Amino acid sequence: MEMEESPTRLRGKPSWLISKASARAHRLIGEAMAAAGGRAYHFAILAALEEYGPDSQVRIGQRCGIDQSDMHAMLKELTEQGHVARSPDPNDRRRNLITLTPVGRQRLDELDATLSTVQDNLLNALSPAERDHLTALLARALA
Amino acid sequence: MEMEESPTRLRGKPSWLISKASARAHRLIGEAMAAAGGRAYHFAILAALEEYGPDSQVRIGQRCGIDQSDMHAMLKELTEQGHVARSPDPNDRRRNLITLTPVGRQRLDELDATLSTVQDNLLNALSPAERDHLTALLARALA
DNA sequence: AACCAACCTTGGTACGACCAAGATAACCGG
DNA sequence: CCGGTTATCTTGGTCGTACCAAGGTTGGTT
Repeated sequence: MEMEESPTRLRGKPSWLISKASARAHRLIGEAMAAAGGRAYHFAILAALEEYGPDSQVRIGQRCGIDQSDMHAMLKELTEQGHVARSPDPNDRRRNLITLTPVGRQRLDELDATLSTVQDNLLNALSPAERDHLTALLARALA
Repeated sequence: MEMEESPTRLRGKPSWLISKASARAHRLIGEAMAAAGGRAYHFAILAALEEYGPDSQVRIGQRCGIDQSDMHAMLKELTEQGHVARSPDPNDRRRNLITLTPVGRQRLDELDATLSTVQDNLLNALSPAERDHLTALLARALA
């Protein structure tokens, strides 16, 4: 991400900056997660399960902003890794009830720690207060 | 981008917010650009040419953070549209000298206007001052 | 019972980011 | 001036994210 002398018109467009920041974050996360054998989506799903309890695939997807199709693939990986269990919902046999396993609960903290160091890496040019401010602004923009 | 009740752990990770903001921006830009028959990369390349003058492919790519391979494809599109001209550099026959055509100069303003309205759409929850702040923070983080 | 809606599954598309190898041309040390 | 190294462009791929559409099953509604 050199961009020593990027065009002024570009630097003025928030969407461009966001896109480039996202690409950089994606790269860092990809490396960190590859080392841990996971993905960013795994963390999101595990976090949703921990906070809201067992749920159906679509609802987890809605909470995390993940498409149904992609949820399916992610859950396949997570079940294979034993971090999540898929069982038919007795109350509604259309649904798969996704539950967090004890190992998955542990995995969540592991991925959280990994991602936290990535944040430091990504935002090392900003002070803690500035990072909070950035986070707040982005959260408001997405709300 | 519902995410009514996204997990707290997720909302606290700047990289997640950046990624989601980028996805949303990508979507809006995709729609706007499809209507205009262009891409975000086109704007970046044209902007670089306007600001720094004719140059080789790789240097433009470095300025914009675009890979060589992708530059090749984008320039193919831009030449076909007549917004850019590719000619061998007489001083260095390895290079293609990329120059902005008059039509391309016009196209740049057109795409700039399109992208500006996308910014408004993307950040309509933020005040102008907040948008500037966000832009500044992102620029610093990427520098 | 019939129709519609919700959920999961499957399989596809598009695009951005990236990587590797080959061809050609320039440069530079000997 | 020759040979090796570097730079540029081209080509052709991979990977991951974000989508979209269709089909099958189950649940709910009328």
